Amino acid sequence: MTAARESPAGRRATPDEVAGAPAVRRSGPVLLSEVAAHAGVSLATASRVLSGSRSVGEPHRGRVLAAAQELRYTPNAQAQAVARGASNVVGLIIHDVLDPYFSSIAGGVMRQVEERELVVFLASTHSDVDRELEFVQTMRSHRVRALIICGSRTTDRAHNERLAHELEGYAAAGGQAAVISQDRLGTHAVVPQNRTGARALARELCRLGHRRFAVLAGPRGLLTSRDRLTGFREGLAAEGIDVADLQVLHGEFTREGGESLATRLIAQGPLPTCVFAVNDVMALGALAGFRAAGVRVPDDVSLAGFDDIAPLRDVVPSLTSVHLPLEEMGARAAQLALDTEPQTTSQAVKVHAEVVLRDSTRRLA
Amino acid sequence: MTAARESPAGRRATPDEVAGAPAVRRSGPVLLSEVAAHAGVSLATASRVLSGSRSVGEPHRGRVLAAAQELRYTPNAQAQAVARGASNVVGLIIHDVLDPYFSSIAGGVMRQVEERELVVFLASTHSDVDRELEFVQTMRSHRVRALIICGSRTTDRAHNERLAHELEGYAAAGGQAAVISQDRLGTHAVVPQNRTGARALARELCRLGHRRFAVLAGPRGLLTSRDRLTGFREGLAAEGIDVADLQVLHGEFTREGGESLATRLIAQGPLPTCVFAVNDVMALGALAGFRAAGVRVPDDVSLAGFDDIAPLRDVVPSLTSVHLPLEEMGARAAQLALDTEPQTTSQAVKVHAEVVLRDSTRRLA
DNA sequence: GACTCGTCGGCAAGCCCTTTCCCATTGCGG
DNA sequence: CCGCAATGGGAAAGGGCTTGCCGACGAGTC
Repeated sequence: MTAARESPAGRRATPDEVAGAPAVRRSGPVLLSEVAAHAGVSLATASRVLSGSRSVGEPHRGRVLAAAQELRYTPNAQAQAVARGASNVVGLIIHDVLDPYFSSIAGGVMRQVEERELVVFLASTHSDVDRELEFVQTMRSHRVRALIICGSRTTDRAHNERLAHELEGYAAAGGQAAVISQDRLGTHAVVPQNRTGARALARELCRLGHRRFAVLAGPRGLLTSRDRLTGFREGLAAEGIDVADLQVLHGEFTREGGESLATRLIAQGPLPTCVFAVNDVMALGALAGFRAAGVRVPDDVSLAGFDDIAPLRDVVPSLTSVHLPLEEMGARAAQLALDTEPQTTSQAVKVHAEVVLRDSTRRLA
Repeated sequence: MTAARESPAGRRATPDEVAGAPAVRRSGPVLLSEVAAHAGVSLATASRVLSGSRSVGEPHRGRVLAAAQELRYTPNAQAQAVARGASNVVGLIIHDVLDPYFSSIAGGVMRQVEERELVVFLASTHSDVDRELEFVQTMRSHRVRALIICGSRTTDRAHNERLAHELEGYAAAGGQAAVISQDRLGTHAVVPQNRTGARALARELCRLGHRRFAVLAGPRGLLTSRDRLTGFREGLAAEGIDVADLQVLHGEFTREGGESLATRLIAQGPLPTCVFAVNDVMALGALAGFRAAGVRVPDDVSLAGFDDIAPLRDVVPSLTSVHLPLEEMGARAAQLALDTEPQTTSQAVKVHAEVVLRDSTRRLA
């Protein structure tokens, strides 16, 4: 820190050029004032030329541009943000870049952000709610102009309130936020039709002749998991299946979670004819678990997931899932946060979920 | 812009509280000066308490903390960065978040960044070299304290020079950079042993009895592709195979690229016994292409990739590949950029690549 | 030729913080 | 009981940039 402080001082003391050593750069970035001096104009003029905020007469204009180029001037975006009172960065909070669900969403967000020539701050919570809260703070402190959170709503009231509170603080400070997969937070929201999708899936599976199901669900506290489970139950009930003895196993929302649940399911005795994993990452884990135990999909058991994540394309058997336009969801959230006037009442976008039957679910004789 | 400007002015004019409406927050963030005023101390004292830069006596200390909490003060990170002359953000430039190769590396970087309580700026170039250059500029203008670039070195001399030039500018301005998969840029570098890895792969494949190969390579200009191809050739030669009639097809470094190359390969006539796709994403595409054409892997043709990306775990047949510790590479790059003293001579870390034989490559009778 | 515009440069006052001085306390040994 | 260091508080000078305002100057009008 002291070093950082001393460097400008030392810099100024250094002669511009050491004789004989050509183009010896002093340390530290080039300042606008240096460009102005080099071009022989005032700071204001240099600033105006470079930011194009007002027209500047040709002789000066050219000189400033030349000087900037020669000195390799790069404006200090932080200082600009402070002076202008507005930054051009967007915050994005997800659980984990490594999870294809989140990276797809991130991809959608990125594309929108790039189109607008903004930059994104990426933070990953690794499913830790406290870090989520913390990151909202961080983003707020960086004065991001828009904040996109792709988390998972929990049933933890206290946490939800704190999050809503943080977001309200962020909004009060002038920021725009959009949340994916959550709602009732007073922000824009992009929410997939988890329940409807799961219901439709249940119907399709029943139409294939399945009657005995098991569900590999996520943590009890996660609303996404709960909604899908509820929808699935509803769908089964609508097909006249007794939901009371539906096997439901709860585990982590990860590949390992799915794998261990599959193992547990196998250990519990006779398999149902069809297993629904509430998300694809778990479904992939389950697939691995089944395979390891010698249980064949779909011959011994049918398997369906939810989300239709990208890696599904290369899995054999191809996995039945409920398709969610993940990239689009990210893009939509970004649009909501970036294109809506602040102070507008927040919008909630419902995202359609569509069942895609593939080879992992077979028709029963 | 004008609006942004006027808001502080408007803010100040607004009465603190509209009678009757409790806790009506004025728009815009809370300032340190307001906290100080609220606590009845000077700006300096408030700053010292909140940043802990110097000890402050208890009565004041408590009051400041209370005021900050009550007002929901969030420091302006941008202003702090300007004032301190050092930011706590790290830049990360990759090709595409959606590509598992890059997201794994990003994951490794993120973890290191999080440990140090920093934030990351993420930019994706979508393989556009000009955008890469542009982003280095952007990152530089944001004064990121460290910059990690995970690109692909091309044979385009002009571009390499421009990149090196940019990076030199960045370094001159006091930043630390680390580059993954590239070198000779005057920065720290993390470079996988592409050539050695491919050579070892060739040897293993030969040991399985294969003699006739095809290579699905990336764009001609990409050094990564070229190195792997070279290594593969060397490996074959070492096993006494005539490299002259090795079929090499060039395409995009993507799934679609791999798929269309596989199709082309099939169209070209009799298949070799083994195909090497220079990266896994292409290999997955090729697998799909083969499957679509009714060519069975590994019965009709063996297939091997490179990188050992995460989604490979769920592919059937499991894909032979050359394992690269992707997350670790990201982490290592982050460490180099973050933990090395500036002005130190740049280090180059070689990353070991290890052949992993799986089911997609079969032993010939 | 006096007048009004409109254009363009520069001064200086911001933006929100941090940090350097400097002064007023206080506590302590001599 | 005095001088000393150590401590803690504040005013103010930055950090790098933007922009409101004023004044200068040239071009157009009557």
